[in-house]
Amino acid sequence: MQGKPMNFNHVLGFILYKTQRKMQNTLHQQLKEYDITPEQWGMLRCLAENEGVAPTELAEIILKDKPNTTRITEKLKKKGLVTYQASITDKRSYLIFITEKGIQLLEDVLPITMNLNQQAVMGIPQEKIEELKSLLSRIYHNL
Amino acid sequence: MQGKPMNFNHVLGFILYKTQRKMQNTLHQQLKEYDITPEQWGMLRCLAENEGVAPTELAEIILKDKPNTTRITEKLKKKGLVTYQASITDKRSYLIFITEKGIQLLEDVLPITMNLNQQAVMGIPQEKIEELKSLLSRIYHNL
DNA sequence: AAGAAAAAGTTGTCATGACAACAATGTGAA
DNA sequence: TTCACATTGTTGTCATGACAACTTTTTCTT
Repeated sequence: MQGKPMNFNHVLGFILYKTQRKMQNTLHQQLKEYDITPEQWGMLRCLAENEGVAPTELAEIILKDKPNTTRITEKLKKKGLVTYQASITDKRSYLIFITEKGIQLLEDVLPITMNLNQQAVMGIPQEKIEELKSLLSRIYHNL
Repeated sequence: MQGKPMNFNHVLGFILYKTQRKMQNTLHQQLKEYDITPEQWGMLRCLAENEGVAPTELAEIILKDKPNTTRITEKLKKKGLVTYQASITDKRSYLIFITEKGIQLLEDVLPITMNLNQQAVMGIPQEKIEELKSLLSRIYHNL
């Protein structure tokens, strides 16, 4: 027995897709004036929370692959938001640090990201939001 | 008053991002043997539900912009999964139809997509899934 | 009817994601 | 110690997404 496929608009994957993209796109537009993309901002946030990580470690934290991690941190370095420091224990590697300028940018941008989050969950009770996060994480781990 | 930013792992946007990507990536791998990407598959599904739509209309349905819609349908056309038909009323436009081959592909792939969905929501009661979809849609419309 | 404005599709650019392949370096087993 | 193997980071390719600019055609205004 093979169930009839439901209308594509009601497929979980599509709802997930469109919501994620809308959220990222909204952030993208609001971050434009700071010359930073949502991905770069996320990377920077991770680097604020994890000082002096190596690319591989950073990639695991932010769930991007290594090539993309390298490319994004490279852009951050060009913008002076992070600096590299050679690793003492491994000649192949290096450590990435957020700079003062990077920290300042995160502070400047904080209201935007907080407002976006508030707007996104407007009218949804806190416990529903927690449940939403929990369900999404459950799906993540199911796969 | 400015709240302290929570750990990035607990930011809704990041949870949404990583779950969406995981789901799409899983589908991506399982569709490989059919030489089709998740986006192309989604497009094809839309075309199965909406016969003879123009690119602009299709773009609105699938929530992609027009350039991307054009490029993806172009790939589908090259693979013989859709055909174009000149529009009678508008010389600028054309209509897109799914072919027999396209319909067959969707049928072949149906078990994969259904299994993926089942696996994703494993252990989550149906009403929670509906609530999840509803909350995601709510966020979408909030933005 | 004529010109301006809007709409449809296309092309080009940059950023990201998935992925394969590669060079340089480290590690571990014999 | 030495050599196979693993690890680290990089480069290249293709698909997608956001976006701007452009051509052709249609529509609207006057």
